[in-house]
Amino acid sequence: MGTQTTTTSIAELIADRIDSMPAGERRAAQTLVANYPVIGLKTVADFSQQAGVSSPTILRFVARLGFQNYPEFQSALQDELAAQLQSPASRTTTAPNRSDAASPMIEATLDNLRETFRHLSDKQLNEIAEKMADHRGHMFLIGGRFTDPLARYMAAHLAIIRPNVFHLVGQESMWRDRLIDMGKRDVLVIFDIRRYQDSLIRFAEKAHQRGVQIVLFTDQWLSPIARFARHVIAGRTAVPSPWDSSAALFVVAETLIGAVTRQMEPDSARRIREMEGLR
Amino acid sequence: MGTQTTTTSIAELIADRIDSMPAGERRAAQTLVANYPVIGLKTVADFSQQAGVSSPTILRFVARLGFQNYPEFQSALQDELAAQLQSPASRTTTAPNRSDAASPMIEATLDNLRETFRHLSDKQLNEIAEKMADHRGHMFLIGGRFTDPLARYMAAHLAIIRPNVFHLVGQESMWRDRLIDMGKRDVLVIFDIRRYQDSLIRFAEKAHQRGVQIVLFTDQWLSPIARFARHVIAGRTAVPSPWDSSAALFVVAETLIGAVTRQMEPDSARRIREMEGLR
DNA sequence: CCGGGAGCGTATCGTATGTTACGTATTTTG
DNA sequence: CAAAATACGTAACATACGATACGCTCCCGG
Repeated sequence: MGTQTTTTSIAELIADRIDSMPAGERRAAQTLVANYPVIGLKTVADFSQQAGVSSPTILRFVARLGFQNYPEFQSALQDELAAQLQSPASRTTTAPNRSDAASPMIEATLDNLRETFRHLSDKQLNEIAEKMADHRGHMFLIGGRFTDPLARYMAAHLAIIRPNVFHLVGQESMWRDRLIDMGKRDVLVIFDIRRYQDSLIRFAEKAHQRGVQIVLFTDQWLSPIARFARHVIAGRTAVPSPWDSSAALFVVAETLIGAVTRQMEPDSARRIREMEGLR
Repeated sequence: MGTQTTTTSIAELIADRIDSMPAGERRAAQTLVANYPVIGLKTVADFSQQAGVSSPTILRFVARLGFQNYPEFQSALQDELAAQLQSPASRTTTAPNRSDAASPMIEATLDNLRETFRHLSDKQLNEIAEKMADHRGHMFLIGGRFTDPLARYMAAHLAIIRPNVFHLVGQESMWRDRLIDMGKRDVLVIFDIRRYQDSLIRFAEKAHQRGVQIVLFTDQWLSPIARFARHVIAGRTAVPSPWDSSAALFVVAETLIGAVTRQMEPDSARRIREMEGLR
C-alpha cells in the first residue's frame, strides 16, 4: 500500500534536474516528457533514435536520474503507470474540499467501481449469469473471513429465484464433506481477497478436480484460486483505510443477481409468487 | 508509425477469444485483463510468474492473439497506451451496450452512492463512528432477510478492533433473550430496508425501551424503526433490477468501519497485532 | 482398457538488448 | 590561444531475454 508515497514522479524528477544536464541528455529528457511515458518503455535503441542521440547518452541520462540501470528505470515507469491507471484521478468532484475523512473514502470507492467495471466485459458478465441461471446442477457459495457475507448476500437472493442454491457455512471439514455431492454440472462461487485463505484454496482445488465450475470473486492481484476458476472477476479493493474494500465485488454481485433474475424470467417471477403463497 | 494497430483493442480481442483458449492461456488472459496493461509491458518471465504459468504458455497466448512475437505484442500495447493517454476523452472504452443491463445498473449504483453521501453529513458520520468506538458498552448488530450479511460484514471487522461486538443470529426468540443484557451504554446497529420486517421492528422497540442506542441503516423511505433510532442512515436503493440495491448502505458501512478504526488508533493497531499473535 | 492427440512445462539455443571501453569532437579555462 | 576537461558517439562485449525443440501428462474417443 505504501507505494503511493511522496516519491516524486519521474516527470518531476526530470523537471528538477533538466537544467543541470548536458545538451544530449537534455534532448533525451525533452523527448521523454513529450512522449511520456511510452517512449521510456521501449528499448534503449528506440529511445535514442527518437531523441536523435546515441544509446550511451540515454543510459547516462537515466543514470543521472539516479537509476542503477535501464531496466530499473523502466520498472519505475511501469509502477508509476500502474498506480496512475488504478485511480483515474476523480477530478470532476464539485466541492470535495471538506476537511474530513469520508470524502477520500467515497471517492476512492467510486473510482474502484468504475475501474472494476471497465475491466469487465458485458459478454463475460452475461456468460457468468447464464451459468448461474442453469439450475440443472447445484450451486454452492462460499467466502473468506471478510467476504463470506458477500457469498451469503448473493445466496440469499439466488436461492429465491432458482432451486439448489447452497451457502457453505461452518468449519472447513463441513464443506469438504459436501464435495461428495459436487460434479461437472455444478457451480461453485468463491469470494477470496487477500490475504488469501489456505482453506479456500484447498477446497477450490478439490472441487476443481471433481469438475466443478468455479466462479471466483477476487482482487486485482488474483487469488491463487484463479488457477482453478472457469470465470474470474477481479475487483479493485484499494481505499484510504486500514481495510480493503469489498464494495466493488459487492456491486458486481448485485449486478449478477439482477442479470440472473432477468435471464430466468418468467420462471423466477412464478417462483417468487409461489413462494409468497407459502408464507 | 506504419503499424496502426488493429482497430479492435487488445482487451476486446482477448474477450473474444478467451473461450477458445486452453486453461493455461486463459489464466494468462485473466491476469493480463486484471492488471491491464502494465503486466504485458514487463518481460515474459514476469508475466508468466504473475500468471502462475510457464514462459512458453505466455508466448503461445500472444501467438493466439495473432501476434508474430512478443515484442510485436508489446508494441501494440504501447501504441494503444499512447493513444489512450493522448486523448483522455476516449476513456469510456469497451462497452458498446447492447440491450444488456450491466451499464444502467452500474450507473444507477454510482448515482445512488453520490446521492446517499450527499445527504449524509460528515458530522453525523463522525458522531456515529464515535459512538461505535466507545467500547465501554456492548455492540450488537442485526439485519433483515437480505441485509443481514451487511451486519455480518460490519461485525466481522469491528469485532477485530474493539471488544464486545456481537452479531445476532438465529431465531427471533434468540435475540430477544439477549435483550436482558442490553442497557443505556450499549449500541444496536440494525439494517432494515423494505419490505421492513416486523420481527426487527418489535425487537428495536423493546431495545429502545431499555435505553439502547440504535443506529439504523435503512432506505430512503425509512423503516418504522427510525422512530426509535438515535442515528438514521438513509441509503438510496433504486436500481434497474427486480431487486433493491444495498450497495450504498454497504459503502456507508465500510466508511464507518474505516472511521472507527482510525478513531481507535493506536488501540486498534495494538489489538490487531495481539490478535495475530494468537494464531 | 487402450491408443492418439492436445496441452503444458523443462531445458536449450540464438539473438536482441543493455552495457562498457575507448577515441574523437566540443567546450571551457588559464 | 592553447591545453585540459567534459561530452558524445562508435564499436565490441556480455547478459538476459524471447524462441524452440522435446518429452511428459492428462483427457478424450474408440
